[in-house]
Amino acid sequence: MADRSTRRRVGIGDVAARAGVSHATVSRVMNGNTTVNSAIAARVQAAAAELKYKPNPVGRSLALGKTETIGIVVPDLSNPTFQSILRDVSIAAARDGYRVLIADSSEVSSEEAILAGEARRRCDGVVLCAPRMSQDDLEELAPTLHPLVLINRTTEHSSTPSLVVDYGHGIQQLGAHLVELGHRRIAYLTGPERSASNVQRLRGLEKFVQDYPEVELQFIPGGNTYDAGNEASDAVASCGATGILVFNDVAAMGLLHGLSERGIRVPEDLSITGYDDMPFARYTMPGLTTAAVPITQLGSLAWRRMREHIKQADAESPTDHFEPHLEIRGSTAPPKA
Amino acid sequence: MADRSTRRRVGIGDVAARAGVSHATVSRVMNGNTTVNSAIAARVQAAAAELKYKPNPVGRSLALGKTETIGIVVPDLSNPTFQSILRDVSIAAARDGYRVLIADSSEVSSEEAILAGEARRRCDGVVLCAPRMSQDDLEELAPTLHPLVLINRTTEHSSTPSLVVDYGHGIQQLGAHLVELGHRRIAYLTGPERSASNVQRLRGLEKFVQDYPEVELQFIPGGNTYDAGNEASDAVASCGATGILVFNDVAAMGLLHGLSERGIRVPEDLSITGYDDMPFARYTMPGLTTAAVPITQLGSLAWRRMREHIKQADAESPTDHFEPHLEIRGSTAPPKA
DNA sequence: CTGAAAGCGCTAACAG
DNA sequence: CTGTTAGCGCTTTCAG
Repeated sequence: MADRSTRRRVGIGDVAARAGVSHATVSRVMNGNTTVNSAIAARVQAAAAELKYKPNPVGRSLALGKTETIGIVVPDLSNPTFQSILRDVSIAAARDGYRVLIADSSEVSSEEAILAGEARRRCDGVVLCAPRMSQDDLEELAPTLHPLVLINRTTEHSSTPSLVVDYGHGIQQLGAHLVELGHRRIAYLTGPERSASNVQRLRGLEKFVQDYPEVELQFIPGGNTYDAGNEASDAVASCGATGILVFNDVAAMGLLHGLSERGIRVPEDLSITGYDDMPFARYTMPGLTTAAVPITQLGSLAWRRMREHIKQADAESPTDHFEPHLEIRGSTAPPKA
Repeated sequence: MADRSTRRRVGIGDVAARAGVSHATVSRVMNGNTTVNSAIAARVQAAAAELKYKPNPVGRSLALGKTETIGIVVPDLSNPTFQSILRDVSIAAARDGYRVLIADSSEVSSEEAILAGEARRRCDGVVLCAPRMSQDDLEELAPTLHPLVLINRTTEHSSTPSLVVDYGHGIQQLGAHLVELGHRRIAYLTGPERSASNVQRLRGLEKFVQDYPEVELQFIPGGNTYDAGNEASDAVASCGATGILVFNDVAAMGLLHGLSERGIRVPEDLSITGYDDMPFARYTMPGLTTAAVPITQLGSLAWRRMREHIKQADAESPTDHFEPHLEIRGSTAPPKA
């Protein structure tokens, strides 16, 4: 039983009493049911206003079987990519009167299923953002979450819409751009191993070397943080490549700093590319050539798919593809003669 | 009535039936009530496991009068400061089994009260982060939100703990640092007008000019974004000052880029300081001298205060102060002779 | 130690 | 058009 405050919050019964009607009528008025006599409705509105009555959403949720809340689980809230997705989803959902509950798995893949399940029980649906779990685990989990929207992963489960950024294509474009500038010795500074988007970049690079057999491609272990990029500076400086494809803009910025400290000029001595076109990418020095991910559309589309499935359980479940496009700035140029 | 799925989720009744006991007993077992006969308890556990039963949190919340969720309302989720607070609060809360619901007011101060109220109704408490609303509005709102924790604002209301960063002190330190280097003509590139933390910096600067009457201080309109900093480049370049205090690291980075494009060297021609010591601040070129805000402690302390008030309505409500400390990097140096 | 029953705050059939 | 009543899924008194 609930009784934790000295005097209870004002409930539907208080309004009913004050307006001299039943709860049911108050409920009808609060929900804009027009079949209520307007005089009575006015009386109820007045009573509600005087008491500053607001319906208790928990009671409402229990009765309606919906919470008007969605959950979003991300691998790491400190990652700008996920921050930006979170923000866009949240804004899109808010426009339709929905809220978002967040869950951060801290990159622990075994937590993802638990967090997603919990979120699902409290919410009308969940968006799983770039989950790190294995494909098998994902296939098993997806059906239990139903209104589920997947970002940067796909599943066999027929009623799960996916939104995927074609990271492979973006990195191919960046590579091609370097080749056109005249680079032949190229290195890829890798991202986190568990990241599906890193794997996609690697696949894209396989195609890239097929398309340009004259290119000599090597791989340098990196990461997705400023520090990781910075720490790779020595390895990059000594690898012999003239063009470096970096996993993302964050790592690229760290690398840029480290190279500058070592007296290596970009783009004169070395060309650098980032990935994502984060807000700061145009303000590094020099500005970063990068692949822009249309991330704003992504958040709002994720919400749209979610809303469709909330409204209608068997709504369509397409896989939406997002194509990054090249954003050429000052960090790339022809190699030294 | 709720009936939107073809077959309902498994509820407490299903487990009870399967184990041949009453709902009450299942409830007791699920809540670890030890007064249950262990044989029966085992039977219930088994039944629950077979059916993959998980208690419905909405029903639970209604009965218990608590949701184990807190709300956090921020002015703008794209602001790195708030992202970082959100993340830290969320991680701290998660450790105690609480979740967080987010609300972004999009810098619209009139939305704050509404969002906070809604969040409060669905949650056990709310964290109001740097609200833009007037002091009067805040005083009126605070008592209605009770378990309320305020970040970067304070209120008269006796049972509202506050966490405030002493932005004024930090900017004084930055100013003093410039003076020690020999700067006398200094400019402050301002932040958003409605931002309390900008106001605090302005107050700190008042004291700063009192302490150093030899300093000539001017103000240049800025903002809190990369673009705002960048757009202020011309104004900064022509203002005659030799040291620029920028509202935060983000704007400082934008400015750095703009100055570089105009051939102005930092720190040789102009010294620049940021504020916040965001993760990228050490990787701008040159690295930013800035005031580091101990923001991680802030998030976990905010949660601790919140938890205290959830557990005990009349818990203490101190105002916790956070002192920024100087972080000196390459963007400041003595002025040109 | 267990079950029956009431109640959390609300919505929605169903009568009237 | 309005009130009565049942019920959403769970917890907790209160008897037994």
